Amino acid sequence: MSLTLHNTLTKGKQPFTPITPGRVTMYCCGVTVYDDCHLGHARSYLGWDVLRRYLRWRGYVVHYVQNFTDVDDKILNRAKAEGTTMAAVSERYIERYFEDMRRLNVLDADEYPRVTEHIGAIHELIGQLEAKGYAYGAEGDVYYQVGQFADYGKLSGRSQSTLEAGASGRDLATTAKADPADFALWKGAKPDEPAWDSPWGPGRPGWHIECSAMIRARLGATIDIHGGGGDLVFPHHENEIAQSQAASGKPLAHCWLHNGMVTVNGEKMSKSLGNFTTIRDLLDGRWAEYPQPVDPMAVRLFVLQGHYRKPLDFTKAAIAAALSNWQTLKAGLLFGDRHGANLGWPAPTSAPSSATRQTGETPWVERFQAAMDDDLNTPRALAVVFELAKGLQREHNRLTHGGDTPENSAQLCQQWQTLVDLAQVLGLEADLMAEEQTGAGLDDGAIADLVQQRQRARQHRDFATADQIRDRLAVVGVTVVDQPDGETRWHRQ
RNA sequence: GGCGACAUAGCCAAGUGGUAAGGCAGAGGUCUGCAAAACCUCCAUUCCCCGGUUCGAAUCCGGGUGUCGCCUCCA
Repeated sequence: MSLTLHNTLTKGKQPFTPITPGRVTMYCCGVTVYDDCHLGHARSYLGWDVLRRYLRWRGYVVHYVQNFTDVDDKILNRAKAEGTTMAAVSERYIERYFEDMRRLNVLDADEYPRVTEHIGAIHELIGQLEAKGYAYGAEGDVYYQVGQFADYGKLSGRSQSTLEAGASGRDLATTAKADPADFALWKGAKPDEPAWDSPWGPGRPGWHIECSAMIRARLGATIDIHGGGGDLVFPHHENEIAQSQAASGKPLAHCWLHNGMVTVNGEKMSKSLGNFTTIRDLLDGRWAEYPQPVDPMAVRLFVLQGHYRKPLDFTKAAIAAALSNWQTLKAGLLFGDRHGANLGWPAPTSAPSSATRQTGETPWVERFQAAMDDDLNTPRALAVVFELAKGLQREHNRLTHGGDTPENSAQLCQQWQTLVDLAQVLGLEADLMAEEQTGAGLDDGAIADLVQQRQRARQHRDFATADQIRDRLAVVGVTVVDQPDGETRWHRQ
């Protein structure tokens, strides 16, 4: 059994074999830091996070690099509008990127290189391309000569003749390019713009060269996995390949992974259309479609319920369903924390984030792994997770509502540990402490008092009062359950 | 116009030649003063349409239709 991944380069699934056995180098295109991250970013980085977690669980040592593009027209425009600097804008949105991703339980990458830290490396790369005849200067700009690179178009599946024919609609009069398909490696500085000195005069890097330069600087000429959104296949990744491979003579990445696009109510979500929703708006209840706070884990679950290469449609109904799904899964994940001690289970062995495999081979684990090995089929993997969670949820409910002690405690313990381990691979983790916050404002004694009062009312058949108390408790997240024997149990939601 | 992806129950979704996983929602029942919760049971003779291959197809081939994406900044 081995991991297979869909490689955009070969347009099919292929077994994953790292260059160095046991080690994986992966790079994913990061954000341009001029605004808050949106649902598309969430989908994308959640996906790569799961890939990274899974590779670790599979026993690989993963070196994961994700860049921040901190030189760009959009950042510049924002800085101008705010009367501040590009660096200040970048810094702010980098910070907010981390806030958003950490809420979604996306693990930090190993390195976050920035364009501004790699100007030297970019110069070096452009210099090499120039020396090898792949680049030419024109009016202070430096362009990549696409016609010189025989493999151009291999990733995105387009021929050079197609590209030229498809250049219609673009205003070519203003560019100094020799060929419409050529693209900028270095852009000459315009007045009043930040610029770096270079052998070609002051200016700044073109859009694609940064990634080529940073990959080489941080990971080497050839990496195992390069990921990004499907919208980056062309031109961004095509151009990265052209730059890197022309310079090194080696393949840039063995496996190219691309995630599907996000839509909202069936419509494309994009910055240019202005219909995008930010991650924090969704989580904080500021999404018009679902104006209530959304548990980040439910978002994670929602994203993982679809395959990473397929389109993902955010709808009100889908988010609502994901929240219900998460309730079920959470009940399973917290089972051991809640009942383990009472059942005499050994101290919690739940694995911290990013840990490698905690459980042995079981049918559950085998099915989970088979699903994930098949191009990260998280929907299928989640079926296994839910089967485990459902069983535990059922036992939890029996314990909570009826006090029945499970007969198969040892087996249950194993199921719980397996569930926690597998869910962790998907980044799905529940926090008992956070759960117990529900009903804050009323301590156990106060709740017990109210339950007592309600019991007395019921005994006097004063159901109006009894129901009033029940409603009051429900508001603070406490559920009361009347037992057949007349006893009343309560628990926090 | 060029390139590509996808079409499975109310919704999300798995399935890649052997007779439709899983979740959500829903229905009925048990329990209950009642409601919520809980528990049990049920919930696609059928996989966009039309042909074809096959003993057998959601799964393969051909042709339609529809939706979406990329080709320009975008994860």
